[in-house]
Amino acid sequence: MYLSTKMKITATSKTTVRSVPTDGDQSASLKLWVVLARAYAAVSSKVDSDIAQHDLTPAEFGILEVLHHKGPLLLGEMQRKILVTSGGITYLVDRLVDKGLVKREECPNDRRARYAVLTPAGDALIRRIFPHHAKRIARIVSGLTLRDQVEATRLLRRLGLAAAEMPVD
Amino acid sequence: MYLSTKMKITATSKTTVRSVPTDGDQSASLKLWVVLARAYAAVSSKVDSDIAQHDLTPAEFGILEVLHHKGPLLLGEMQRKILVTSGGITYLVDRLVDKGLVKREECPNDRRARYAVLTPAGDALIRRIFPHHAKRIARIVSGLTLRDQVEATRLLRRLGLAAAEMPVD
DNA sequence: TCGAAATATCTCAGTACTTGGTTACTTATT
DNA sequence: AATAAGTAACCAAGTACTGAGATATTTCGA
Repeated sequence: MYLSTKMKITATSKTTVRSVPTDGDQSASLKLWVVLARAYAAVSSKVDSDIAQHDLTPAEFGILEVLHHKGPLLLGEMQRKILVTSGGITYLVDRLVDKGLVKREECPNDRRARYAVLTPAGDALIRRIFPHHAKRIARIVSGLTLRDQVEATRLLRRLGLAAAEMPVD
Repeated sequence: MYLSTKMKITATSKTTVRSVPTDGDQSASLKLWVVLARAYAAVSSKVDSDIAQHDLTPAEFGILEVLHHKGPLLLGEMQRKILVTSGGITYLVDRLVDKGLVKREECPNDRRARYAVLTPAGDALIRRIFPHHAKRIARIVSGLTLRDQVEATRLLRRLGLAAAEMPVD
């Protein structure tokens, strides 16, 4: 039972267990963490390979998507949504500006801040990509019935919210 | 509904939906992908910050862990389990060798291959860290009852296996 | 058994970030 | 009103990888 962040999915994982028996509750939580990491790795590798075909990183795609759904956003707002550092958002937006997909605009209320705005090219790109992207995701998660997708969503939402607020640090 | 790989968890995500209505099934699968990514990000950020306190990256920890559970392994076997490239596994093992936690050994059957083996220091480290690590994971996922953890594990396992084998590419 | 294809690891340049610190501006305190 | 504290974005340096080969060895087919 390995818990690395990214794990190969193998249907048959014949384990020559060597040691470290863990008690009951812990083994349930460890298993959950392992399958969560594996499921995420499996799904995201497919999703990312799709995104990569349009010459976008997952984070770049995330920015286009959030701008598409929310309209112009301050860099700091995007940073919080995309979960990168402040240096990271500068770098990401720079790259998208270089590609001509996004532009920066001043914020009238706060002269420190900048908005990121989709250019027409950026808007056209995300509009073109998104439907295909959504279909592909539907395909990737189709191993679960609709009912089970809804159930999994419910459980994962609760897990994510609780984990985010858990004061372990 | 943003689908970037890493997403901030916010309890209240009041969406000023601007556009792009998606049909029924797609919205279920998109939601699933979003909460999967968010749950993974929330859990892994807590887990990783723990690992970082021992001066290990998640991938380094994964190697120590798999060696601890399985004993000596060929680099290629580890590569498949940890899901890094061949260059990546070389780099990772190099770093662990530099830290004195792992050593390379020749493979008698195949002179191209190398085993990675825990040194006594590496073995001591993972034995010392692992129990605390397991307890922390139990805490992080404790937002779900034991019953729900088992249910989530079942669904995620099915999702991961199906996604891994889905021929989208 | 010979050569071609496959496999295991390594090398090296490049990339997508993070970390830590700086500057410019804004808000809060007195 | 002046100063301290906080915040937004940016910058430079560092890191943990990836990707595309290169090399050494093994395996497979004719």
